Amino acid sequence: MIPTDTHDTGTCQRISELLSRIGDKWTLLIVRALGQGPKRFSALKRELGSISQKMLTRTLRNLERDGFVSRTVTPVTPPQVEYALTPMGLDLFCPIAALAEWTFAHADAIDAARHAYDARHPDAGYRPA
Amino acid sequence: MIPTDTHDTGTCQRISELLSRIGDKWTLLIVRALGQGPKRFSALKRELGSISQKMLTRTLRNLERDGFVSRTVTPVTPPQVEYALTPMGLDLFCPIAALAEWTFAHADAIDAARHAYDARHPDAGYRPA
DNA sequence: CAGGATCCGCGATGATACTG
DNA sequence: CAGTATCATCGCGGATCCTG
Repeated sequence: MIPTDTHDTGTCQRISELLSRIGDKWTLLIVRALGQGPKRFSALKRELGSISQKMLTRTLRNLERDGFVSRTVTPVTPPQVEYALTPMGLDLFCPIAALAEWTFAHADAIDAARHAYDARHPDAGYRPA
Repeated sequence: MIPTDTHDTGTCQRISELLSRIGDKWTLLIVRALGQGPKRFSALKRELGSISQKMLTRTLRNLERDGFVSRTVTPVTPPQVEYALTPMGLDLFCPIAALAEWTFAHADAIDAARHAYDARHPDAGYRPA
């Protein structure tokens, strides 16, 4: 049973909001890259490979706005911008790491559940109606 | 510093996938409702209020496929379908609860970071370019 | 180098109508 | 009651071109 009193609707939506941000296509990969230390824009882009410049910029902006990543501009030519995790950004990844471990530990069970479900519902290969 | 070796790109994407599911608009609210005990389709719909039938159905299907929720049909007229958390579904919400607590504890800091950012960037009220 | 501006496809979500 | 089917909308993410 899950304690409802500590999870009112408003709090729940707030958590959903954070999870949506963290769960988007690039955030985790970017944070993981920055977890190794501060990096410049093009270094991140190179490391992530397939990310578009737009999404890298947008994702970094969102992380910066929420206070998870810092952005340091050195005014020279050519420009130089370094991104780094803030203490809060680093701190967030304790609970995230716990979730990651859970995911890793249960990946097989989830796969099994999916295959079982798909076997029970042969009608038209899985499409999230 | 975040340990990179336990977070290769593939694992990271897998975690992102789970976070996306959990972080979508309705999943957490539905799971929270089911955390109080098994419930029928319309009971869930009534409790969530603003959700559409389509999204309730789809979200429940996804949760069922991943093995987090069970679906029990009693063949009578009118039909009767009960949804409940599986043991794995309940188990998942240990790490989720940890994340929830973190979010709750840092909500103010995040708000402050956002306001500070928006103040630093007055140009055209915030839009995630 | 580090973006900003623009156009586009697609999937998520929602609203409405219908059914066993 | 518990869905399915259809149509419309909206934002994500990608691709491309341009600039200080």
